Amino acid sequence: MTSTLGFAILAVLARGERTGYDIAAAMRRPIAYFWTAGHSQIHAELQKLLAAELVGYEARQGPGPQGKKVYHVTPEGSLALRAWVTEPPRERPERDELVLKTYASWLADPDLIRQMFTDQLAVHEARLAEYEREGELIGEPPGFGDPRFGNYAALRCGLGYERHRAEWCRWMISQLSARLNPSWELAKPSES
Amino acid sequence: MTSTLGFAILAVLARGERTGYDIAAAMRRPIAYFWTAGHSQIHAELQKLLAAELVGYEARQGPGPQGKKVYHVTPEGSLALRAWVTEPPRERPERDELVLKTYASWLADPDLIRQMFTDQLAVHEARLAEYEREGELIGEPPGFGDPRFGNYAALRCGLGYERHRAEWCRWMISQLSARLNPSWELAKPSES
DNA sequence: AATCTCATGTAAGCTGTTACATGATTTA
DNA sequence: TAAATCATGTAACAGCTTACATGAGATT
Repeated sequence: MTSTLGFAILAVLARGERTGYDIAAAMRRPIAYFWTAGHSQIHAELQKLLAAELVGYEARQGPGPQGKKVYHVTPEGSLALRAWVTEPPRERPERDELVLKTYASWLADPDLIRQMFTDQLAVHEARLAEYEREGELIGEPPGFGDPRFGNYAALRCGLGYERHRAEWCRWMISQLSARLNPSWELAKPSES
Repeated sequence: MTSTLGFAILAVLARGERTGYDIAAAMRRPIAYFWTAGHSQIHAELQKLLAAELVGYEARQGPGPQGKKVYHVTPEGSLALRAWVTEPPRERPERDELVLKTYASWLADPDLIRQMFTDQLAVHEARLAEYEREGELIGEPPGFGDPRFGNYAALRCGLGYERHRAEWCRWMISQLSARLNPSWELAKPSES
């Protein structure tokens, strides 16, 4: 009934009360490395969660025309979240534009494709470095019951994903270089 | 202007003329491992591509109330596709329900989570085995200009992705087992 | 005769993005 | 006093899913 976004919000609120603005700020860059949402989406969803009584709020004075609302998870919300967590994830179809481009890459200029993958590799290497820094901040694996276990486990997935991506980019670049410069192989006398 | 789906369709048609039904059949299970679409979406998009003169069709007699339409890429369509391929991919935000669940997993019963990851691991291992079989069918790397290069490169991405996923699942399961059974470590006298 | 596959389309609804709209509080 | 940040919402649109609708040809 409640959408995945609703549970994403509950997952954030389960770590402590927040305003809609706070949640939106957290989800602007992906929460758990793999979920984003805009503020307009979040305010709308909070109203649905409120109607379903999975969250409540306390009005406080603050900036803005309407003051601010500090949201928290209700006992029902906590139950719903707990139940959702262990339900098998409904798989939403993967859609990846870069792989689609790759599928059609045989039509295009290999030089331009190599450039595209070089750029892409830089993105993944930068993210990888960032994730590794975040990993060092967490330090040793937190235990269950500790919210930071969630962060840590999600980070692990992010690290693996970026490594896989970077590796694929490097493979593509090597393929493209090898084909573009067949002389490269001959210029190196060390290879069999 | 044309949507990504439009280019996905062009990428399929670039390999040979197809009916809308054929394209839908191909995209029901992900094309290039990372793009899906339903038939209703495809018929609608084909009409847009037709209006933009990126594809054309030949009406032929066949089953169904309206006969069948065999689509092909026009020269303009081919140019548009070629140009799109090397444009930097606009990154659509990653959304992954399993990682989101993981982020909230500290709230739930570790036993149930371990089960969820065991199931998930089986899915990835099955896909991995399937992809490996497909890789053997392709044989040695096709060269540029060969449409099969696209398939091969996309398959490489799929393989890497499934391996990364399977590895992460295994890591999660090991984390959960270690925490659930602290006696496990003590029962094995070989470890330091 | 019934069922499956081939074949094309429309409509309703949900999710997500972008733009519009307002205004108080804090900082430079 | 000007700008950035905090704060909440609405509206229009694009993309995708699900259900509805029809019917010919091939197979069982």
